[in-house]
Amino acid sequence: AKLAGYLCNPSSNDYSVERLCAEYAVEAGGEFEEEIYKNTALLTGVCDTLENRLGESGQARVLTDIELPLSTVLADMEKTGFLVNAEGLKSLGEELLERSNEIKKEIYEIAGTEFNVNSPKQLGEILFEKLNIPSGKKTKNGYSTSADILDGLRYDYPIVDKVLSYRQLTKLKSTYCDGLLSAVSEDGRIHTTFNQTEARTGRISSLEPNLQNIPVRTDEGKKLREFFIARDGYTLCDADYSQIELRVLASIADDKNMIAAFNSGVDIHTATASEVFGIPVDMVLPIMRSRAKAVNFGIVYGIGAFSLGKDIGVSRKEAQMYIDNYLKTYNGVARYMDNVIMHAKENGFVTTYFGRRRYLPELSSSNHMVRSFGERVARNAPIQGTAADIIKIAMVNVYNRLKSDYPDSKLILQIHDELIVECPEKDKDAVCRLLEEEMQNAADLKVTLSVDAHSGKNWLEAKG
DNA sequence: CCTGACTCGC
DNA sequence: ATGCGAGTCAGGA
Repeated sequence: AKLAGYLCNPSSNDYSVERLCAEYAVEAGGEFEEEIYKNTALLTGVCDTLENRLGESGQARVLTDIELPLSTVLADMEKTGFLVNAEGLKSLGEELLERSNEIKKEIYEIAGTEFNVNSPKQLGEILFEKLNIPSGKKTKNGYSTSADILDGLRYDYPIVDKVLSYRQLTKLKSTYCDGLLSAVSEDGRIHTTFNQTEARTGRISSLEPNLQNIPVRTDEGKKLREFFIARDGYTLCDADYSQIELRVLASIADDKNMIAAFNSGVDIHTATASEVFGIPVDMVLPIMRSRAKAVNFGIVYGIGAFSLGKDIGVSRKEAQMYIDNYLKTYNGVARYMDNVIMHAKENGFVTTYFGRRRYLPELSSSNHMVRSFGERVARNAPIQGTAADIIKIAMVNVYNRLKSDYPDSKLILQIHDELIVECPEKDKDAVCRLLEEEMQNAADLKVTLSVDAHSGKNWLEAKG
């Protein structure tokens, strides 16, 4: 009933039977001697109603073919858990604490006073008032001290550089070393909880602890992944989709140029730069690729010229030019973006390739900001949601094949476009091939899905 | 106990 | 004024 309620309205935050009965006007008729009989009648009634609603909205198979089988897979993944090297986490935590304390002292020296560096309020006063560092006043309570503001100042002001380092180290220590250590069970493994009814696009989320946001971007953060390991005699296989959201976009927008770009085998951001700037692939400079990449990401999120400009450090005008050229190059995408909003305004919802819905009451708001948000969501939700559907289908298929062919191998984690399996060492190559095959074949799109799989004794190594 | 600010992931 | 999440800390109710 909970999963059916989620599909009927993924924007709700309460799928209790009480709440579902109220929302779908289900009442239990007649007299009941005991509470449990009444509750059973209510549950039966609300299931019937939800099933009808799903049939009417074309989501019956999303429930029966995706979410219900997936719930078994997720339960198994939670129960299995991910083995960690707790000793390693502990000693890294101690090292980080020492280093952050050193940096904290240096910050106090430059500031000429001791204060709580973790307090944005106190930090803002020190940096922008006491030390007169130029600021952009931003938040409603005072100065913004966020990384994108401080980044521009770090080379001119050593204290700013130290604050950023301090933040990085304390984040790793408190959220990851301490946070993960406190979540290690008696079996030495971390058992996350997957929430299947939280994300409005159809993604799953991970909590207590969140294993979907373990650091990977910085060298400092990457070290943590060495502590996520396979048990003795076993190996980790890690497989991830390459550019799944852009491939989904190319396919559902039926954009001939973007499809051709993917089929050419050239890196998609380089191919995009080549198209947008009208130059051969081998003339694309790193800066061009990086801007094309930012536009590719921005398009998926429904970005505007203002934010894109800020993101890549160019004027709003120049950013608008990039977007215009992009939409001229990929005119199927431009057409799709217009159509999806038109459809959403007419019907009040958008759908994924597999029929998952998201309702968008924001589109009829009189508030321009709310309405614009609704339009960005209308552009993004079918893309993000279709990618979520695809990996869910892959997970069910991988699970079933592992169960029958490699029963000692277990799916242990999903991170939106990535799956991790713990398998006997001898099976690692076969399991990598199995992952690639099932992930690639989870959906038949107009662009082939590309998957890379690697294996290793720890997560960092298995990333390849 | 809640909200805002911040930072981590895709 | 770029989509979807979660955890930690500060600060105030």
